[in-house]
Amino acid sequence: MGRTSDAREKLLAAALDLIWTSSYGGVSVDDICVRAGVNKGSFYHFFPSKSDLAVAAYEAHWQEKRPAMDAVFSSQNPPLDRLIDWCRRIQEGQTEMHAQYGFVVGCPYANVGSELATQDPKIRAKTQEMLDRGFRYIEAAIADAQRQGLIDVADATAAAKQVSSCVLGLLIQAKIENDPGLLSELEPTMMRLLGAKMVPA
Amino acid sequence: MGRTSDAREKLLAAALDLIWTSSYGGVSVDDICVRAGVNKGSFYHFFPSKSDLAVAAYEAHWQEKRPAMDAVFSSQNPPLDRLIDWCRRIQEGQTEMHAQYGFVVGCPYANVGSELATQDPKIRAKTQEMLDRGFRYIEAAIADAQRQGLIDVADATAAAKQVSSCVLGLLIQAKIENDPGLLSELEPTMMRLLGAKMVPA
DNA sequence: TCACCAGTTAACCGAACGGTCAAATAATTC
DNA sequence: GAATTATTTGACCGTTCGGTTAACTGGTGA
Repeated sequence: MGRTSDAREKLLAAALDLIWTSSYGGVSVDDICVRAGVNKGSFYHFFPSKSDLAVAAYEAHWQEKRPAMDAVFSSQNPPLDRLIDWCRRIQEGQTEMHAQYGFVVGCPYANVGSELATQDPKIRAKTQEMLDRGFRYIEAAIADAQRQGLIDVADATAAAKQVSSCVLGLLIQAKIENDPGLLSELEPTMMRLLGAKMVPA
Repeated sequence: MGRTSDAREKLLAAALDLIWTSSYGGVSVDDICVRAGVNKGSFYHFFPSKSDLAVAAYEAHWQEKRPAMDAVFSSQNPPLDRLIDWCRRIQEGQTEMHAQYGFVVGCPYANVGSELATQDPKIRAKTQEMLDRGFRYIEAAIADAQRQGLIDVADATAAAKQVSSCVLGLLIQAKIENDPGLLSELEPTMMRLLGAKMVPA
């Protein structure tokens, strides 16, 4: 039935890349098309609107990152190791992008979510959903750590909420100061919030 | 020397209001002019560009809020009371704006900072400066609390950095979920980070 | 082989964008 | 009251915005 194309995938990748390193409002449909090497007509063949593309791009990004997240947060791994490993990966990823683009780019979901939360209900809801997916990993890890007596928290869900907010906050701070070094505070902040029992180095 | 005018102040107020409840990219110079009841020619009589207006608007907002911050963080007040009072005010302010606009609007500085950090160096630097001003209040309060043995932290500056990041993170989270109720976690998160000694209710 | 149809192309749309300008106006100073 | 000058006015500029359209192309399935 008709011809096939990878234009859709190229548009998703271009959109993620450009919006992540700039902002939703700072990137035009034309910019995305040029980067993807696709005509605007094709853009609107695959996506009804710019915001629909953004939503699809974030969904695609998640699907790509999901296996790595599943591995990091595998229940085979000790719960605190999962969290520490995750912190390390965030720091490495941001440091790498900082080297590549000259900027700390922060969390792609939170970036657009914060920008458009009061303007585009669909994007706001999608952002919330994306962040919630990450939250569930954290929550499970913290609940496991709690069960194993590794940390000192009363309510695992509440603690997970605090932890995820702090990670978001540190990413924003690092972006605004454009300093990936701030992200070395990720792990200590998290451990402090969890009242983690100290492990001798 | 020529006539006087309050157009500048009206533009500053309109810009703050519109950008805070929407976003920098989501508000046009025309929008701001209409809200302020000022012609576009007058806009460019007072400000060389849209981004210069934004910077001036945030500076004006700070100057307006500064007396209240000085009062809250007065060294006459017990250090932890300062922080707790501040949390309460943030929560109240966001709840009020949520009732008025239908949205959790978050921190005005962090909002634009996060949106434009990778695009506009002047705004990025200004945002960093604004957040640093708030940081100094927190840092002083935490240092005082530490001296008085009210909390359990090794490095007051590092702890202040963690606290300010977490506040930022909770505000973003509340904005994305559009739920001011999340901000009730402000105080407990902060106290936990500081290892505050429990005070019997 | 050929009909079908997903995908491509590039010109085009009206609206909105940030910003400019020269002339008109009114408040202040002397 | 005249000279000065900060402010106001609203038309105007070229560009870019998100999105549309209709004709065209070529791979696929029958």
